[in-house]
Amino acid sequence: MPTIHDVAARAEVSTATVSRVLSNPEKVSEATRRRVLKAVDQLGYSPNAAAKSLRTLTTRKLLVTVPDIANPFFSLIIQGIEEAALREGYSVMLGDTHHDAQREERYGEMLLRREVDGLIFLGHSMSKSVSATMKKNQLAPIVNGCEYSPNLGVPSAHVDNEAAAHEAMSHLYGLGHRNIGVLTGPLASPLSRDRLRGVQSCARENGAAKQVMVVNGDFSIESGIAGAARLFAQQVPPTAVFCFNDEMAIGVLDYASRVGRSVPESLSVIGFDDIRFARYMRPALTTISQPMLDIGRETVRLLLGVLQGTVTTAVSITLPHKLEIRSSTGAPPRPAAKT
Amino acid sequence: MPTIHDVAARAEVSTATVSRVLSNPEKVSEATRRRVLKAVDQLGYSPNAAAKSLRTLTTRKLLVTVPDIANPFFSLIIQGIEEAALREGYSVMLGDTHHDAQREERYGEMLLRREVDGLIFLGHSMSKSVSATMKKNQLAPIVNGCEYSPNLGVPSAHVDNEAAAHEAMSHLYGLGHRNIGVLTGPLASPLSRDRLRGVQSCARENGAAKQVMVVNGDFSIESGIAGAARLFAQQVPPTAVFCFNDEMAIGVLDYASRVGRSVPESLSVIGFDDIRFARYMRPALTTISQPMLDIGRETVRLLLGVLQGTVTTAVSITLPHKLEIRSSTGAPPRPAAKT
DNA sequence: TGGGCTTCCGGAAGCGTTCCCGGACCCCGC
DNA sequence: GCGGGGTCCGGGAACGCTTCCGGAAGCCCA
Repeated sequence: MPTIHDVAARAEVSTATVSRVLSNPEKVSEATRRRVLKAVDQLGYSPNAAAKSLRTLTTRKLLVTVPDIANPFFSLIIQGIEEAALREGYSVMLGDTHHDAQREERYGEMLLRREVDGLIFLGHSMSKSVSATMKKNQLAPIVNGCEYSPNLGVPSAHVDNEAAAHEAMSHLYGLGHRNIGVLTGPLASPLSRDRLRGVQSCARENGAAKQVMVVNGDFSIESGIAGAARLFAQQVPPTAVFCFNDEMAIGVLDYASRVGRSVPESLSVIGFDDIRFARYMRPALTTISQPMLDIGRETVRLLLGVLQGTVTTAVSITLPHKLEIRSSTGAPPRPAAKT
Repeated sequence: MPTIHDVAARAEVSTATVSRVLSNPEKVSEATRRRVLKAVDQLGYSPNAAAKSLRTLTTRKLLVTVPDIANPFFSLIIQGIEEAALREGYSVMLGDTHHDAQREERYGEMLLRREVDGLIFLGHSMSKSVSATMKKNQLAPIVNGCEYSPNLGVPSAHVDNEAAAHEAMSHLYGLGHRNIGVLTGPLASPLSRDRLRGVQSCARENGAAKQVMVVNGDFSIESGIAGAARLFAQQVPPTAVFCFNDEMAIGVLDYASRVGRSVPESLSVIGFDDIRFARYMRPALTTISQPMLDIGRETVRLLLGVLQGTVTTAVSITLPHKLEIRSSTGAPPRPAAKT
């Protein structure tokens, strides 16, 4: 593997010149530049990243941690991140935390070791120790995607979860539903709490605060199935259920079809995220769509901003969501049982 | 950010000793070790990755390139890779190539720059120049997942695509179908060609070689829809279609429901991969399941093998697949039109 | 012709590690 | 008491690059 010295020798220049040709071509004369480039080419030289990084204290790598990379919601965000990062000359490292604190720590450490220039974490949890160490005096190169938690003190890009949840519920009430089941994500996450707030305010406005039944899920299809089972076991089962993500909604759909409740005739289901498969469910899933690619792009814009010093406070970017009405929601089977 | 010198100073030892404590603790006395560890702790020191990498010529990073990270098939493989890599102390970098040669080149270069120790590429395409440069004399630290292409000369982990496709077709013929449509992936990939070979051999064995209608897709849902449209426009439309992945099958399902062909009564559909959503389609998708996590794990095992010199030839690991019969396949509507 | 400015290039330090080599010290047995 | 062996530790070079600084050369204009 050739080094810069080999190139310098072959081109009969100093290593300084080779370095210049490669990173500040305009500072070297046409003739030498050509000579150097030719040598680079002949030797198949490419600069050693570690040496460069050691010298410049920069890696041009971004770390993205995510609770579950197999979730299509996250993988689309990652795609947006990757695309935006590449465009700016950064490459991305990926960490799947499974919501495991130890893994979060481990990935967080990569920032301290300077293995990466910055960190984007999707979901709510991040390594405590790392953020503590980092933000000694100023904003650490850490941003969040999807959630908004002002007390974390990191910039983030996300939709207005409270408003979106309000909208989803409003759709259901508008259709005539009174007894609505809600399948949340883990309540540890601000995202779930924000959405729950939207749910409750909407319920109050519709004078139906008592009739919402809240069940906790964990965003998996399986927990959607389990949640549906719990909801349907109530003495007054809901005529509609609002799930905090599409996968749980898929679980509910599955459960409903297995127990013979047709959707939307006897049960309405609404999801959240609008993953790619939502519209291909039968019935097609009504859901709140999030601009995943944009969330991804926006997080890298923020991160590069703090890296360059143009972002100096924990700004929070709100991206637009949209209620996507498809076929899984409709009027309740008959006038609601109670007022 | 403290360096090894700071630690050495505080612990009143040399940097050599600090280094030893951190990587060969047994070579240093109990007392000093404790002193050093205490200093490390107090300073919050963590070794600079670039410096270490420069010195040791190793990064403990693996690069994974994938044609489309938003595809659940790939994201599960990636999850397997990430898990296995982490267990061995490696972290993973991710590159989404979109099948774009330029991007492939760019990611491939990371190997040359020694930004990563090895490369796992999913799908069929890899940077030519890179592989050329690398394998001067011995096996390059490059392995493949999903495909098997002996002429590439890299180790790989995959299912027996030919046999699996044969099995899928066999299932359809067994059900009584004669006119079968096949929706392939890009024929540039050996994977598609392997499966096509399985399709054709099975068709011949059933004396129906002439009745298979092959249409090319690109593994997207949209191309599944388009492919279905072409298939149904034939003068003798197929009574069953075999798609080379589940997403295209989902597209076919969608098209069928829109044109009022019920599945499986009037059309059978079979997919490939068994992505997580396949079983939640309505009707639930019959498909060939692949062990995605294992494919991922196996590729890192192979890669670490060549890194350690225990894998010295382009071995090819075949993992088991399984025909998953669900509700999207059934007998054809009536005795086939022609023999 | 000569002085100052610009352009282009080379020398060399330094980034933070690892690890080879050798020195100091201790212990033990003769 | 002394040599041999073992254990611990420190000095310092090396990894491959970037960049500061200064020198050489060329140019222009007075």
